[in-house]
Amino acid sequence: MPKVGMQPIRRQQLIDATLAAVNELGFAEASISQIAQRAGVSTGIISHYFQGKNGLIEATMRYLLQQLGKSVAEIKSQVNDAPEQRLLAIVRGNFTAPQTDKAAMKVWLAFWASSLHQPDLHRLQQINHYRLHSNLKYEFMKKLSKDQAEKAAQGLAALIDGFWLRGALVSGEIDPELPIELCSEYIRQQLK
Amino acid sequence: MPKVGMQPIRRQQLIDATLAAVNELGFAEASISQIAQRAGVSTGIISHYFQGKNGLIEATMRYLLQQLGKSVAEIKSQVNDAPEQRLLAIVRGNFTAPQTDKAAMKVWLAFWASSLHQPDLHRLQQINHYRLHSNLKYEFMKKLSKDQAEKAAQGLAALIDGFWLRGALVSGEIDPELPIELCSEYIRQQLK
Amino acid sequence: MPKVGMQPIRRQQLIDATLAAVNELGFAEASISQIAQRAGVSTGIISHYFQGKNGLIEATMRYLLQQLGKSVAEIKSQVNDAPEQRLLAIVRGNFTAPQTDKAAMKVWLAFWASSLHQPDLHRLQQINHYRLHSNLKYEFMKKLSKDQAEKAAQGLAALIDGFWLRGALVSGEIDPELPIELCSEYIRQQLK
Amino acid sequence: MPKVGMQPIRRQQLIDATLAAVNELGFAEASISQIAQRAGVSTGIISHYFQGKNGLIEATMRYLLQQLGKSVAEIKSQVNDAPEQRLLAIVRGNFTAPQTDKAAMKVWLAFWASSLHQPDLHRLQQINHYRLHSNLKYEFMKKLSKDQAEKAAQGLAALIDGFWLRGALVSGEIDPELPIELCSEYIRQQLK
DNA sequence: AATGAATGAGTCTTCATTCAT
DNA sequence: AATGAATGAAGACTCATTCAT
Repeated sequence: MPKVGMQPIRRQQLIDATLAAVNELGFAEASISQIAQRAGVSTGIISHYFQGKNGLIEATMRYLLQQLGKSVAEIKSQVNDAPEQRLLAIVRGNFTAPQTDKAAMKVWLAFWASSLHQPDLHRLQQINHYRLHSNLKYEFMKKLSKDQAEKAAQGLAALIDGFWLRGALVSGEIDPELPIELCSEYIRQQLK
Repeated sequence: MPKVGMQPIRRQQLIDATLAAVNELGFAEASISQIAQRAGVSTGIISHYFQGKNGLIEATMRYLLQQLGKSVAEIKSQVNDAPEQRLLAIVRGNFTAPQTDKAAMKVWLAFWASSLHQPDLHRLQQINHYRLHSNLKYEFMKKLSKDQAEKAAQGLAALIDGFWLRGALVSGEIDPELPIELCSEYIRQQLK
Repeated sequence: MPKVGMQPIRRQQLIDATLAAVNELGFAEASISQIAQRAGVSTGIISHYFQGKNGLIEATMRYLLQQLGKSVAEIKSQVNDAPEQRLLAIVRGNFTAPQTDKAAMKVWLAFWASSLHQPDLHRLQQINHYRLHSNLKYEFMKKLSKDQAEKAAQGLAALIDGFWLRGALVSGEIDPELPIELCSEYIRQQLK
Repeated sequence: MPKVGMQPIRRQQLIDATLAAVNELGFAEASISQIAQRAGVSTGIISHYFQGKNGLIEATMRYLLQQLGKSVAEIKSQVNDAPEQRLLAIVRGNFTAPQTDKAAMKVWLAFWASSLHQPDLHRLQQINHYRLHSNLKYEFMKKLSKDQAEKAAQGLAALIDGFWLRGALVSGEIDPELPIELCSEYIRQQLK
């Protein structure tokens, strides 16, 4: 077993274990010993790599944000410049695996809730919040007035987050088709 | 000091204290000693009235649900039978104080997140979830086909919850006007 | 077993246990579980009464200071107003049980050392330090000039603390007679 | 990077780092990672050179003892055989830099306290204790009876250690002049 | 020679719960 | 009805040590 250069490996290993633990046990029960156990390492290693639990939690949320950003970017890269296409790409990016995994949704919800009382997480969450809004607004402004675009962006962002939230709270797995269809319809209505 | 009939008073006192504690400290930090302190009573009393912390939490969530139900019912009672009016009333009920208090939103979000891993809370949350959906669907079905009504209800429910979620996560206070306006527009579009 | 009014009893019980643990194990090894074990209570009770280990440590040092103050005051009350008598009383107070217990000396030394890096303890220790000096100086000034009294007080204070220190560091029990005799001689020399 | 002959360099480097860490953080907080950090090496190296933390601590105390021995020997070598001169030289040696550095005093005090519960350190400390006493007694015996010399040595040793202790505990820097003056006076009184 | 990855025991603290009064 | 004393498990974190490289 290698003894040097383990940092990136272990960090990802621990982030994955954190996601697994939060998904299985919930945020409150995701103790460092549960996380360490899932990663197959000792508890001490968490402080070694993340300077404590908070560091790991923050790194995990940052990872989720990156994944979401990648999902959206990837789908956007496959469409042309038409606003409708690009808006739909953003929607699809938000409703594509791994974003629609029950696990990921539960973790997101847990993070959102705990971000209300943890400045570090709150900052990260705000970035995500505004990124979605400004991305949508940017596209809407290609066809709508600033005022209309602002409203359309707010509405679509709410629709996306609302489907997400209801998806997270509901029991079974998520079918991303209905949200995408309804968002698509919303976009068409707004651009009309 | 009264020795009888304290039950309803103490229970409400403790529920209010729970809401205050969750709002100020977050769900994770709302310990029973913090709650008891805010209620001005001893910790032991909580078990006496609620058989433990879980009982208190569940009672608090139940109370929030009742409040929301009341809000909606009250506004609905003021409008005529026109579906558009009644749908808008439901929306308004969801965006009326105390539902749009920052405090209430934070507490709701905390409950939602923790409901994912606590069967008792989950059951309560599901009731709320489906109540909104079926109320909306019921109204939409007066004018739309079952299939269309289902979709419209899903969309409007997502829009409502999405505005709520984004309102809870954002820093400042909430202006309920924009959500109501956009929901109203959405309703008109669907009923057209 | 009584369930109310335990505070003073438990506090003293825990202070005694702290002294015992520091004496037997040393400051570094005197963990709260060791202390709780010696007091025959659970660890949680320490936070209940002292808000954490630091609170207990500080209370224990405060107790030692009170005991020392009492020892000195008691012996001083038995002598007349002659400076020589009163100075000797202060010396005797510093070398009377329980001050000369091996246990107490070890605890004192441990506190002194740790006070160098703990503001709360440092403050307490400084009080003790200056109290001895000013008490001695006050008596010397009845017969000596201010300048001479200052030096005499410094010398006698050093002699007292030096005997204490060497007593603490040496293996066997302490015979308080020699320190008292040599301090007594020192006092006579200074007052001559 | 040299691969041989590093032992004496590294050892001294680590001892210096230990003194720095104990001075800055206190004995309790002087962890090996703090020490290693100050020495600019990895933690593993400590075990390599000193077989564990205890070995490093002991070596550090041994180093301090050597320094003290050197200080005294050097000053003694500059005076003639007159007991008064030689006693004063011992006193001066004890109150010469680096012995009166605030840092050194804090480290000494920390070592003394921890020596009470660590046999290895205790042994070293005892050597120091008796060395001072016997050195003093040896000189006093040139002019006094064995009994008188014993007492004089005990008193002077206490005076020296007492000034040291009070110097260590007091806030500001130490002025070695007053201790030396008062010790000098004490010597004269005893030899009279 | 030197690193730093990894361990796991140990520390303090917090907390929900129980119970005698 | 109400208190608050007491428990003990569980939490995060620190640390000296070991070891593969």
